[in-house]
Amino acid sequence: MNQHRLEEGLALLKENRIRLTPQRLAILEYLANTDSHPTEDEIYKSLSNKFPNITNATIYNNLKCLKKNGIINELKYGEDASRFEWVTEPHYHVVCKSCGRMRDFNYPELKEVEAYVEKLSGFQINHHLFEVHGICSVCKQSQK
Amino acid sequence: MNQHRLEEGLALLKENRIRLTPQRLAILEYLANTDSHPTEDEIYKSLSNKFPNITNATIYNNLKCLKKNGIINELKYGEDASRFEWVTEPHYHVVCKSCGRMRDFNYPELKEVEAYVEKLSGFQINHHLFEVHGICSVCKQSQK
DNA sequence: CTTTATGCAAAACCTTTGCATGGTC
DNA sequence: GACCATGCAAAGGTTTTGCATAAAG
Repeated sequence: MNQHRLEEGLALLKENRIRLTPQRLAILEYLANTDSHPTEDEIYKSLSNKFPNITNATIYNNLKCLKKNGIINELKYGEDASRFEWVTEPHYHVVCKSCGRMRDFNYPELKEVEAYVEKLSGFQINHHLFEVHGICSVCKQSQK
Repeated sequence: MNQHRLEEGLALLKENRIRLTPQRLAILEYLANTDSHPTEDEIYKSLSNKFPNITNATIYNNLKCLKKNGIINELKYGEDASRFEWVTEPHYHVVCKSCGRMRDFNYPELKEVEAYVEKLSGFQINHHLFEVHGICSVCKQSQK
């Protein structure tokens, strides 16, 4: 139970006068306590027990809200649906192209490339993304 | 007119016994002669003059076919719709988060990160992606 | 009590698929 | 002539939106 994280998130919401509904809290708790980079649908399925009437729209609205308030990141870089993660220190992702699962990895931040590209292209750069694609050991196993 | 490219593509199709329809040729020509990383819809709109009855399905089918035969790459990493580019030497992309446009840039290939992550994660890595995000000069201008 | 969130339904958007017809080799 | 591609329509998956009701501060 990542209580510390959760409380930081709750504080951020309070600061920005975002109301705390039971559904929103449940989504926050779910995201604070996982490193699985869930999709909206995974969150939806997981909360359906506790909130039988919850809808995808509510989950989406909340994810958008949490993202806007700097609590979570949306990862659109994978294959189909967006995945979401708690905001932490900068890091990169390994993605399994078979099952879509993601895992974090750390590597010296490639900030120098941002500067290089900014000069080169005239773009105003504020972000970069490094992603490594392959097949995870589970999927590799089951392919045999 | 990038005749050289186009002929390579045509040769690849012939080699693999893929039929050359007028629509397919037009899509090939479009992609051989642009560096704009178009979406399916941009291609569709562009060909609608010449082929009034062409449908998105045809474009999609062809893009899938060209991708399968190693002639084009699909770039799914951006925001909404996939973008497509002619296959060339490895390179990276700068993406404008306002208009979605992409431009290529070159940088020493980060193959060593693949090896590092392979050891670290147990994934079998075969690809990586480096993308720099910002605002292009056109969008920066129009924001004022 | 004011304002925002929820749940529901509908729709938007991108992409895929089934099928009859037409075109390529 | 055999087989594949096209065009059309329909549907699938993800995400957004409008609106009445319910809940939060």
